[in-house]
Amino acid sequence: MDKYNEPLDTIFHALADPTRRAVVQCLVKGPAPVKELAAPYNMALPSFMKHISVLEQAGLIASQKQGRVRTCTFNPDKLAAAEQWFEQQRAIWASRFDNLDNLLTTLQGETDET
Amino acid sequence: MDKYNEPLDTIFHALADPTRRAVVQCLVKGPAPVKELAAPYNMALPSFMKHISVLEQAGLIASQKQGRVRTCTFNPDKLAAAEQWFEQQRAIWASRFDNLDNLLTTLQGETDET
DNA sequence: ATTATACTTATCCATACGGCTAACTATAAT
DNA sequence: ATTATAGTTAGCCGTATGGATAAGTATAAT
Repeated sequence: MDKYNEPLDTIFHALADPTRRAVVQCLVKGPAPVKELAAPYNMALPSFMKHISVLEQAGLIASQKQGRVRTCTFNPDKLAAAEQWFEQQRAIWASRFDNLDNLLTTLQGETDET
Repeated sequence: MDKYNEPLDTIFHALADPTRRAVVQCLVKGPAPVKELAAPYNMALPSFMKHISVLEQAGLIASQKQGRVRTCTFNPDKLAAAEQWFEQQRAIWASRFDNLDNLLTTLQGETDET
């Protein structure tokens, strides 16, 4: 059964790793070649390349080879897609008190809310 | 080596699964018992409970047992923490053109930007 | 007192993940 | 022409993940 069929699956999975988040955090500042991105990590290149592939397949970054150097660039679209999901949840959460029934039900369990 | 030491690791990993995202999406509307949350999924209860545990250990939800029923509630703090990471990246990405050097460097590769 | 409900605990299983090394390819650099 | 650089390809390995079943526990319902 095809896991990661939904885009959000791949995106969140890609971001669930500290190395990969750091790579994104580096690429939002501007494009960079793989070698440069890999430098800070005490990791074999093939291992690092897997992270790059995961990010690329998630659509969070793109890459192109020129000569023997592969340069990676950040792609803002997919990050925005993930952010949207958060906004959705926050919107629903914020609208909890829209009707009185919800309010009363909720207040039975909690007293400290923003 | 302790993976998932950083909160964001656990949070994003928790959200990388469609079932777990759906549970969150359900709980933002209000608290619900495990049985009710599990109903839509054709999944054995122990399997489903694992998802609940993952969400709870990530801090995205909380749960308490009353009688034989365990009721789950959404916790907005951790979701906000994750959202912050996105905002950070977006901020850095938006400030790419702050100095001319970056602008010129970047324009070499791209021509269509928002 | 018995039975049904709502989990819980304990295993088990196949696959995915994150790391590695070794060997290969292709492009600079000398 | 040789050598160094920057990836790439192909395996291997231990652990984690997402699912399952089977049996147990504690609480409500009858």
